Amino acid sequence: MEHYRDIGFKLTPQRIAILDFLEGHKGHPTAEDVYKAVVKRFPTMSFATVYNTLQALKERGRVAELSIDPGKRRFDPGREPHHHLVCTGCRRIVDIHRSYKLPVSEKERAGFDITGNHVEFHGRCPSCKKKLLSAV
Amino acid sequence: MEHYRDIGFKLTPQRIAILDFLEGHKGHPTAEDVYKAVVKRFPTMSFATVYNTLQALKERGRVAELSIDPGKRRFDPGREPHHHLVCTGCRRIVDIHRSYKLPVSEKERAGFDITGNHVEFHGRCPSCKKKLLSAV
DNA sequence: TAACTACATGATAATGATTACAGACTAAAT
DNA sequence: ATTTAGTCTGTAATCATTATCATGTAGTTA
Ligand SMILES: [Mn+2]
Ligand SMILES: [Mn+2]
Ligand SMILES: [Zn+2]
Ligand SMILES: [Zn+2]
Repeated sequence: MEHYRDIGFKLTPQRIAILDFLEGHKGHPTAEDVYKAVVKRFPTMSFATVYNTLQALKERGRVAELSIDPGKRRFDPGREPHHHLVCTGCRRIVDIHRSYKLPVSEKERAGFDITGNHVEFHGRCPSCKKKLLSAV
Repeated sequence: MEHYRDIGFKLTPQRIAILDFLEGHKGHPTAEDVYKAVVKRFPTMSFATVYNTLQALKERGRVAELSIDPGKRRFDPGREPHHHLVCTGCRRIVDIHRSYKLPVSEKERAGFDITGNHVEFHGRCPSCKKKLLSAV
């Protein structure tokens, strides 16, 4: 549990609380999600600390920032790179753990060095499919 | 030029100005980019109208909304679906016109119907590569 | 063409998310 | 004990976006 040593920043109670929340988290929480969860056990927790900590963790590669939800940021505690499937109806997000080797032609590459990729699949989740049907 | 008839909304001078701006646009403008460009020739243009028009165009499939830039929305006037290569240094965005058929296992699909995908490639653009080198 | 009406405009206010700030605090290090 | 570097919190400020509403007008219809 206390393998947080090697993150490379000071371990404060607030940060540990945030890390503990992220540790087992399967979803893609917003800063507010993190705050709401952590403030319960840590009533003095400030929003600023949540943002600061998420930023620090991002810089250290412990969380990834997703820009899937327009207008607010989501964070991904998943440690290995993966892709996402987003429901166009309800915006539910599902992980796709798989890696793709995607060729890009020299010309399209435009001189860039490509270091990785992230795929956002779009689709309809089962419950949104149902809603569509019953809406007829 | 005036093939805007079939968009399915009222053609006002403001909307025509916005459409004209988007027409030839190769990049991925924000609402502010659009506003700044259009207000020059149309000094009474309001930000609200830009947002409304972009929203209406999005609903009609005339522009796509990109969630590449966290914290602000970008719009893509490109008519055909395509992918993007983003510089991790300066956030420059380059189009990748190519389509990928990406398999997703039944299990990972989680009951979704998948309708499309969008790949975000990450890399370093030529000028950011130079900066890295000279920073040593 | 004139009148009508649903829809669009634009100035501004309100909201929501994020960032900036500054003083208080904490845990080493001297 | 004093210093120091880094962190925490509450709050203010900022930035992008959305909502409001009185006024204007495009497209339709008579
Ligand atoms: Mn994920
Ligand atoms: Mn594009
Ligand atoms: Zn759904
Ligand atoms: Zn660059």
